[in-house]
Amino acid sequence: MVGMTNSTSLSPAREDYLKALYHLEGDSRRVPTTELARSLEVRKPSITAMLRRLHDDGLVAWEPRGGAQLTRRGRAATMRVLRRHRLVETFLVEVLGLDWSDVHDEAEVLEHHLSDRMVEAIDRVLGHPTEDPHGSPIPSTTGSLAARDLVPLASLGTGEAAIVRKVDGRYRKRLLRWKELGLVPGARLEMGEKRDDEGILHVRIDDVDVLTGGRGVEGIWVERRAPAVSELGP
Amino acid sequence: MVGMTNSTSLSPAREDYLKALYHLEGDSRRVPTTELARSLEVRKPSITAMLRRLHDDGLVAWEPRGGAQLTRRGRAATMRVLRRHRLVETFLVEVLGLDWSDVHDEAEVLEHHLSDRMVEAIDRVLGHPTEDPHGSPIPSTTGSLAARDLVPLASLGTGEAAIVRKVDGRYRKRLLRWKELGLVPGARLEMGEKRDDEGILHVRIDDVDVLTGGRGVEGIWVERRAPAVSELGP
DNA sequence: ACGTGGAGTTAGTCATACCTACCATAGTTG
DNA sequence: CAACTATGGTAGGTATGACTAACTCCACGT
Repeated sequence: MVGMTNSTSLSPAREDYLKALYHLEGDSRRVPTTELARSLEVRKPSITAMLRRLHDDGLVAWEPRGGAQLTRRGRAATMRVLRRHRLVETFLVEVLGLDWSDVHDEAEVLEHHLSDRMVEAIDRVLGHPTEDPHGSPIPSTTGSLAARDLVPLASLGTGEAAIVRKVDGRYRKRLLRWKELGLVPGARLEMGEKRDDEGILHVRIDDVDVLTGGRGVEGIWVERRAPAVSELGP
Repeated sequence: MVGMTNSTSLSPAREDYLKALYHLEGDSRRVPTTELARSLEVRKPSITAMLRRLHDDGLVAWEPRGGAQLTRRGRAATMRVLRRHRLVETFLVEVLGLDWSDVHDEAEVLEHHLSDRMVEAIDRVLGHPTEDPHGSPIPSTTGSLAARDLVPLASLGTGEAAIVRKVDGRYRKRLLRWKELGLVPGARLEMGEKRDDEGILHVRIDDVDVLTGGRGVEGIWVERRAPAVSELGP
């Protein structure tokens, strides 16, 4: 029983599969085995085996060669993991003073080993936050998630203004660069010149012009807003 | 790699065996298989198998039928676990506001899953404490442990005065009762009348006389001190 | 219609950490 | 001294969750 962890007690491996599925299925598509294998860095037969187990548990809809999708129960279980993960990240930054760009890996481990009692204590100490340090919404105890209307930064047209709402926490190096550039949740920016053919774009943050390859901002999600006043001149 | 945890990365099971061995061997004796089995609530063949693995790892001195004992390296590894455990307990009480009597089980899980970076962050936030909430000393980063001269409460003679220094955190119910009685680390007390034949003893705490069976104070460790002044009258 | 390549599965291993059933050694006692 | 008992081991089995090797399925191109 070494792996025993939280109330409903799925193994860490099972929880990781559910999370991967959640992130990959996006707006309700069936996720192919190979994609899960790539995302989890595990060989394909391992995926097949685990999907069968999760199917038997009633957490995932799956048939041989048919792809996989979370069931209602699977989605609920995923929300519990996500809540733990995001509360832990917030906690590590706010209370333990760890760096924004460091906390993802820690949370990746801890999310599987916190009791409900601890999670709620953390939530209480933090004052029931609604977003984690990367800007992702924290699911409620009931598993509901605040819906938002986010688009990838690179999809903005020249002159469009937006607020950074979420950055992908998975890649430490990128996080560090973004942080230097001021590309953090809450930052206001405006898209400058785009050269789609070359994959190069200019972004204005706090009146500083930043040049970057489109690849370099993959994982930054923004919310569109009315363009800056200066752009509306006579 | 699901079980991957902290820097040196022993599995949770291995760390639990080391801890049990540490607690049982006391002042350097060889611990029999059966005792470990009882303490870990695991069958004897599992103990034999694990001792062999730990022996192969160079953490435990063991030969068939010879009992087991931590090596120097095993002891060092144990100190790292103990440090994590006790810092976590302190943290749960001081920062998360969990109850004194609740934290042991949480810490039992978390001690296996905290990175060095997190442990040191916790240590920093707590201001480098030297004792956990149950009064046990917290090993330093180098693995050294403050030595103290503790005796079981029940070993005091009538009239002897002492300070509670440590309570065994493993049994929630006892902890709760001790807490009610004021038998917490730091409490000053004096042994009253003892009836060893009946296993009954009286303890005076804050001038209140508490009657208890000797069994009921197993796990309370005290430091002897000069008897109270009132006892030295003309 | 047919062959090929990639996606997905089956089959069989391995490591960890547990278990039960049974065997061996040794120490105490009639 | 033989028998009984406690202690400690061996053998063999289970569950997870990963792996490689090898097969099947099917869509697509010719």
